Amino acid sequence: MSISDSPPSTSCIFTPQNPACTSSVSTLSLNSDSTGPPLNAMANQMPPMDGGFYGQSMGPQGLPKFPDPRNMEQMMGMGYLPFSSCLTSTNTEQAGQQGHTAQQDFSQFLLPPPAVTLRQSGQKRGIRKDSIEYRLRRERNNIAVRKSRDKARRRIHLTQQRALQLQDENHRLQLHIQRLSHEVDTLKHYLSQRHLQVKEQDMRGEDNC
Amino acid sequence: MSISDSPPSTSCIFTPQNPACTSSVSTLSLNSDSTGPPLNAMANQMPPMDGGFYGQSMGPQGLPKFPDPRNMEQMMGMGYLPFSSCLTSTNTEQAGQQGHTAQQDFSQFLLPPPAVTLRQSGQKRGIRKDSIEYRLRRERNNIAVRKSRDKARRRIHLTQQRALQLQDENHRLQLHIQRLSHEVDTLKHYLSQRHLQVKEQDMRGEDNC
DNA sequence: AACTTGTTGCGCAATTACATA
DNA sequence: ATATGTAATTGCGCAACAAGT
Repeated sequence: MSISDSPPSTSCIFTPQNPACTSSVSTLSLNSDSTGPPLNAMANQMPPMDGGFYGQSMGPQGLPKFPDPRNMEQMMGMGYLPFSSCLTSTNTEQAGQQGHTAQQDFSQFLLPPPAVTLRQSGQKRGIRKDSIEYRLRRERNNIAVRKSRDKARRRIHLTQQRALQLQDENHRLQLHIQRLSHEVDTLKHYLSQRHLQVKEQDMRGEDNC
Repeated sequence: MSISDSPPSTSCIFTPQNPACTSSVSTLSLNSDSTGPPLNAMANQMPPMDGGFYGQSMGPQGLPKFPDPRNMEQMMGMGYLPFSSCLTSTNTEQAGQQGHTAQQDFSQFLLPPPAVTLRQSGQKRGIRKDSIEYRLRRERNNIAVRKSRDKARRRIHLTQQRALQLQDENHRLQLHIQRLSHEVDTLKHYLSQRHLQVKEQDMRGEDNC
């Protein structure tokens, strides 16, 4: 279902603080539009289990929930960027990896990097990456993530089991049906026999009397 | 149309080398106990869908394949470090994020960091993180990862669908069974009636003659 | 509104599965 | 049978969001 997301993203991984991020290879973004996803509609048909694009990644997330339809873009001929330039992260800490920034910021082209500004936007009430507060948050999130993934794994496993069970059950039911059908046939047969018997007897009775 | 884009992305690809990994905030692990929960054993019975530990992470990976037993270490009383310190990565580049060190490396405590040594182990034939070679590898792997995850998602989705289908089918089969059972009962009833009729006739016949 | 937890895509790195020299 | 390289998997942490309080 969904389609989703798309864009590339990329991040500047290691780039922590080296101011020179500029070096990055630039963006390469192919997608021009920035409007949100109209999202698709089809959720069902999925490519033959192994599409073939995977050109590049896409944006942060943004998908509904389960379905995860990504790829749309590619299907639609959207490009993808390998990885874009850095820039986005604040300079004080090293953004762990990339910084899926919100949407396609052209800031790098439009604005001079007013450190302060960046700081602010990336900050949101004093959340420096080097603060204990930050570490606590991260650690809590990491735990949440592990928990969530475990849950997902269990769910998947459960679903698989259920499918197997159902398959089994199905088989049993089919056998049962077979048996019952057979029984019905047999009974019908007997019945017709009985019918004949009765008829014969009737005849004989008439004869006899 | 579409879909698209969004995110920002960013990335600095080659970001090279700033030496200062040390800055990382150290650990802060909150959990004092490090022993893991005795934890259950087995694969099947899974905790009520929401266990309750998730204390900390564990080593890198290393699990078989599907079952994904993780937690093993915890089960085995392995502690877990919140996130190790930088250390593991070679110093020239800064390991993007954490460094899931293999298993519990105490190296930081035991060995002085012989840069060279680290370099070697982490290197494996000249794979400096700042090399183009490295970036190419990473990029290829990133694509593979995306592909793999897509596949997984599709598989999951498929399994779910299958489960639903089977459930449906099951229902149908059950109804069919109900109908057949009813038919069998009916036929049996008729048959017994017929049986009685025949008997009565026999009696009557004897009477008459 | 502010904060916490839950989800999810992403990239990294360690492994594993395959393929090929 | 073996060394080597690439693709595929998988756990992990990060950041952006969505949900829930």
